[in-house]
Amino acid sequence: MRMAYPFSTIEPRWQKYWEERETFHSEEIPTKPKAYILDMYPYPSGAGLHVGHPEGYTATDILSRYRRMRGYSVLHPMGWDAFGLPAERYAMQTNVHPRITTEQNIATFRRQIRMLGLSYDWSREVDTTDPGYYRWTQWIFLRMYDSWFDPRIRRAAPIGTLIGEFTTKGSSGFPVEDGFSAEEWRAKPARERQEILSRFRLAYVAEIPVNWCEALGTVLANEEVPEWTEKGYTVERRPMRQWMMRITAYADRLLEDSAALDWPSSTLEQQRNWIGRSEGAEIAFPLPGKGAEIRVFTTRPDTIFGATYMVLAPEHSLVAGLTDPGMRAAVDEYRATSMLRSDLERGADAGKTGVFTGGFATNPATGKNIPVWIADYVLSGYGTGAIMAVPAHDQRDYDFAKKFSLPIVSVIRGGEAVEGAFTEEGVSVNSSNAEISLDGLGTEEAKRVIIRWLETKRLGAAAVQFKLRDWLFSRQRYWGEPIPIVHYEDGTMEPLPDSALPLLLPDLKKFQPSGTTESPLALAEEWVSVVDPATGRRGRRETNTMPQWAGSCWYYLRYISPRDARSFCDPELEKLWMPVDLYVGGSEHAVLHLMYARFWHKVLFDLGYLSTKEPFPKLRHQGIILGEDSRKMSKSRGNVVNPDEVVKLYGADSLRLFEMFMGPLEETKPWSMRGVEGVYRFLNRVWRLFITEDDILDPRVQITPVTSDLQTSYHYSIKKIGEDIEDLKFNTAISQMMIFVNEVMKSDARPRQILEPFVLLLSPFAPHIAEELWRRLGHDATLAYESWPVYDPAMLRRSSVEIVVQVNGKVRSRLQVPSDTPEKRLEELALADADVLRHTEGKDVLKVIVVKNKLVNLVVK
RNA sequence: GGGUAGAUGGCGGAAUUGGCAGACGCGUUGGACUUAGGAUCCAAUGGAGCAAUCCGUGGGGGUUCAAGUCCCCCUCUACCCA
Repeated sequence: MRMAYPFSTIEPRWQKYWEERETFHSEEIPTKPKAYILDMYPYPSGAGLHVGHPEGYTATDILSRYRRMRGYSVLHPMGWDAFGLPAERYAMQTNVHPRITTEQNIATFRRQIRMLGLSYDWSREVDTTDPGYYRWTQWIFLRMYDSWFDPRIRRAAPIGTLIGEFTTKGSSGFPVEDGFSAEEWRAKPARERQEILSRFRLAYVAEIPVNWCEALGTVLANEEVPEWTEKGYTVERRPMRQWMMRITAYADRLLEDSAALDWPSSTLEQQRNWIGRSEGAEIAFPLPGKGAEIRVFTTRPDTIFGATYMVLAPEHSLVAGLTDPGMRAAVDEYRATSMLRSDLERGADAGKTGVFTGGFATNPATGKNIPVWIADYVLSGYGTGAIMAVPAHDQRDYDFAKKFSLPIVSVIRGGEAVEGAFTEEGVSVNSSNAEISLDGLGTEEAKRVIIRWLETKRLGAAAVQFKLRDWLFSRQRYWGEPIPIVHYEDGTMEPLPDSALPLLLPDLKKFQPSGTTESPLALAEEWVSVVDPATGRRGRRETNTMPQWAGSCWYYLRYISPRDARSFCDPELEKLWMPVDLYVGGSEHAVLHLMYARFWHKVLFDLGYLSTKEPFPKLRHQGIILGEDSRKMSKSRGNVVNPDEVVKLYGADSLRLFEMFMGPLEETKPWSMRGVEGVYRFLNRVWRLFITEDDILDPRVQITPVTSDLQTSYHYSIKKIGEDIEDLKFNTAISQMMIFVNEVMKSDARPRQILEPFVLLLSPFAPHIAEELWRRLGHDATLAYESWPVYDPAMLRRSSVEIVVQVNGKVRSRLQVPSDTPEKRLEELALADADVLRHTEGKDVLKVIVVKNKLVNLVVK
């Protein structure tokens, strides 16, 4: 019986070697061309590593190892996104401190990741829950708090510059509702000044409607709502004071700069949709007799003549003033029910519910008074919270008009003939008044004309609208970064000085909800109450914590100078290492993480802390790995594959190799234990190429003449494997290694001059077995920094090639000829070929196509 | 409804500028070695046919000497967004 190769002794041995020698410790300052190769760091869950994790990690590991061998200074770090709800939930049930669970989970993840032989520089490991790390998360938060976005230069600037302008010039030139002079500003009480500044800060507090779940004692993100309502929890819309990040200020730049990113097109598209830039007009509809107006945003101002009614969000501030006394009860009831509905629900049955307020507004184009309704498919947070309804040309408005028997007036030619709304562009009709006519104009032209008219009448203007909302930044949770702000009894708030960071989480004994809308931190009385040492004022700490995204917004920067106590990221090193050359992670982060990280990066860039405007110029996703049954892996289906198990049975090298051999990196693909066995067999064949059954180096492994075909195959392998690694096409690189090994196996010779470099080609994929063979070939040191083999282009040419001969496009014969046989000669040979003659006999050869070294096609009739 | 990516043997997947469809692996079949084989090695393996040959890349058209690849129309699947 043949022994399988001893992976279970080899693998731990080399892992120990790499660790003890710090083989993958990267230089602090790159001395060679640099490559920053980054994985999305994991949330260390209690479930441990999943076979999905090693897919991306192996891909970046192969590239990292390859780059080192190609003479690059490589930065390849790993860390932990360790704040998060699961550890806190567990603490609520068991009172085990999240710190303890988190440490245990990290230990498991670290052990499992190390077991895969990934070449991380562990000295750079970061943990978002480490005070030495979140000190800087808090520090960045304070920079956001201390900054505003100056639209004139389209950049963030310190808030001091804005205060300076207010102090010297007042509010002129700024969109402040109640404008003020410099003197008035200076005379304002601190609290009022603070309130005005909060409308500009990048991190600010606002009263906004959120999804509040009383039973859970927390605010839920929109996408979390269905999960909990299905379980019977009540989630209500409730205005609450929340920390927000003014990401909307960066909407344009996030959009513009995305054009230059080498990212999957689907991800770019998702970001574009999320930002949702649309061009249109903002139009005022006067409220007769009220001295007020309803402002709406529309992308189709050309259809204004078809606006037969208006709809306000139930929360709109004008609703109360518009509502006719007779309608008040119905309106109030409707407002109360819509409060309980999520944005998702409200959008889902758009056009189906609503209430007439009894009030009217004037359509500025037609001059007619049109009814004003409220309906919750209009969201207060989007646009102006009000719409002009054009039922003939908008499906939701159409449904609504049908349901409530409101008039439908078609203003685009072809509209009348259509069942339902005609939402296409077209030629305007029925669209004129005494001053202006859109009739006969195409949509684009009509938009321009009507906007110009509205502008001259001071009733509207061209406007750009974004779907992107400001980022809800506070969470009513314990296990997150405390927000370093103190609220004083006089109603003002103040940031902690940088010197007071990190603001540590207090130790809690119990992890129950606070019973109010605050986080469990509110229960830590001693921690919460503060006295300002300078003035003696009493205050309370902010009890909200940051969302999990916060730590992951900048971890890639911390890796650059992970223990730096002076700055979040050393500016000199940042210039040398950034940007990230390749970022690999799951597509589930296509929008949020990647958008938030880009946003923080741009702010830090604006403030002069960074040299690059984008963090991740090149991004790739790894696909999802399904169970053997081609369904999503899940405990309940019993199809979860545990990496520990695979490593135990076949070794880490086989796991790595199979994960890469399954198919293209980004594709969704099913797991297959048989497939693992296949690559395991391949590694055994490689082993036997070098090592005999007596466990010694095969004496045949020596310099010996190599046939020209094998020579060609060897050089082609170097070319193919190198190019495929560069393109992240690991599956075809592995198949080329298999082809090469099969060819060597066929002969009895073991030519050392090609087998030894082959070990180097294999090493990024299966580093343990490669190191072991390298050692047994007589080398003392690791192969991690050996030069990648070089191929000779002249050796890629085979001495003879097979030429396919087709007659009318069908293969009829094959010719074995010397490489580069001239076209003329190929034609002669083809025409004389016996098999070909059988198909050309008695016919005329009309045309001969010859492709050198490939084929001859005879067109006959 | 919108966006993006796809559809190739029994399965995972390969296929430069359009140039031998099915590389490589799994599985299957036959054989060798063996007390044994679920190890290893050798051979075969898209379908039909004794064969010549014909048919084959989701479906239908088209361009071309030549189409998985380019163009038009359609169907279905996955993911994301509403």
